[in-house]
Amino acid sequence: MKLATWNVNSLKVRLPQVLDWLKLHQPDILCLQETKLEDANFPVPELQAAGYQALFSGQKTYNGVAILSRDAGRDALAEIPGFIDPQKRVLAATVGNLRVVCLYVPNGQSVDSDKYRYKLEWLAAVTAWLKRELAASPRLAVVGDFNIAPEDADVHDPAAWQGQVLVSAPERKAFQELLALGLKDSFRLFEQPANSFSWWDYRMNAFKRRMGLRIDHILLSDGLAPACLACNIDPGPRGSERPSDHAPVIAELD
DNA sequence: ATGGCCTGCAACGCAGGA
Repeated sequence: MKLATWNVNSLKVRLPQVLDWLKLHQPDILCLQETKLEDANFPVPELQAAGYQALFSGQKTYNGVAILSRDAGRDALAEIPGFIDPQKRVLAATVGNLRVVCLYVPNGQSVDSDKYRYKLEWLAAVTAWLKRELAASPRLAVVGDFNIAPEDADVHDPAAWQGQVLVSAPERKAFQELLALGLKDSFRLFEQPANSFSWWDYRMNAFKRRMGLRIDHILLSDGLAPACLACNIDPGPRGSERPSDHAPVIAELD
């Protein structure tokens, strides 16, 4: 089965691309971030016509997450338990025998900002929650836009990015603490080309110049990781007309 | 050369992204 994640930066703008991509890749599950849609405006009929059920948690203008799946998701949860947050950034659901958690981790803006402090608090709360999810669901996938490049290999110019938001030591530590719960970065289970990124700035022709970061991830529980046959980033949509600044990431599970 | 682009909202510029 195929499990994918994609920060679409507005599902309203990107719906035609998402429908094309679903048709081409036929994933069993596609998690979306930055849908930027209130739930009442979610394109349920269009996705249903394409053969996908949808669970979603959105708000006006910002954030918003969704889980599209061939088989209906159940036991949905759209909050980090005990963490009061008006921002719609998490959605968990069970699809078949898989527990899926879709995350849109806060960006953090800059390391000296309130948004950065919120990012670290948010990550701590997610980590505490996922520890319990893992205990309850050994077959767990945690996917989404993590807004963290875990290693220098995930950064086009590590020297220029040194200490900046998305690569700073506290963020990378938070990412490692997530892995320490018993999760694997599926992309790194396999040999990968150098300069594999999932996000490129809209400015400066960054995509064509291969100036990107790998910040979108598919983490698999230790119980699930052995079933992973492949993990790849699909840069195709990033090169199309009016692209999202993020590329989809796809894992193939046995 | 510290900007540059894109989206949504509501307005004719702003916040936010990363």
